[in-house]
Amino acid sequence: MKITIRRRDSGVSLFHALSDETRLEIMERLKDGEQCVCDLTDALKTGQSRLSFHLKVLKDSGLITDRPEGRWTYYSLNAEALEELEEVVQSLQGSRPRVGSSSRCR
Amino acid sequence: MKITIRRRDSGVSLFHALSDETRLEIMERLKDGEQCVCDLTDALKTGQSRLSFHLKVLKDSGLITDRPEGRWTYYSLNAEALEELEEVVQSLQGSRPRVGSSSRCR
DNA sequence: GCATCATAACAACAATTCTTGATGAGTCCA
DNA sequence: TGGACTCATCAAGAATTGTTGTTATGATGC
Repeated sequence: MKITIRRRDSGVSLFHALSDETRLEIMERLKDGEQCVCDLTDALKTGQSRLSFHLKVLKDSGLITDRPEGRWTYYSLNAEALEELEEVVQSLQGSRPRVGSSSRCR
Repeated sequence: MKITIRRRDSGVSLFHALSDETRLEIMERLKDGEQCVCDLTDALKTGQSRLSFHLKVLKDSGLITDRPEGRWTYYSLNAEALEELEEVVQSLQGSRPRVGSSSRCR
């Protein structure tokens, strides 16, 4: 019995992690597969420490994972977190707005 | 031919709008249908000006729309923006990581 | 008109997040 | 062992975002 209780903060941390241009760009890059920091530094044309900061935010949110190997660290997307993200988004749409339920203010 | 060119900031503003507990709570409330500010103020037990601020962020992102009527303003979810959000999320998952494509750092 | 209510907008301050440069911990190889 | 390299972390300041109290606007009803 998996104890993977999905007790998140209902998605806030996922949304926050994606609420930045640079981080979204990183995600975009990782769609093509695992990348090491040096690749990303080149691709995004940005400072190493800045990139490292954003990678940490993404990693902390669970959206990406790292795999240190020798002196390199490879990052890749975490499918599980992306699924969770999709669930949250679907829960936002997946509802029939009760017609005529407009609360009446008097 | 619709000119609805979806030229957004690739989702950053959508994610940003949802990256806050209060705003996510607002979205949650609006799933049940249109609500006026007074309802939300009661429900979220928060100050009017704070709520107004967050409603504006959500509105600016396009996730919700407002409908002023008399002295009340009713807010509701914008299905179109939610769809767009889902598309962005799906584009993040919907990709087969090129196996063995791990860039090799030398 | 005048008082009252719902809400938006503003201003000042607080809190958080981002950037940049410096430092340090591991790794690799001669 | 020492130097070059990759990357994480930290500190300080800049920038952005959120909060709170106050004021402005427009609707309602006497």
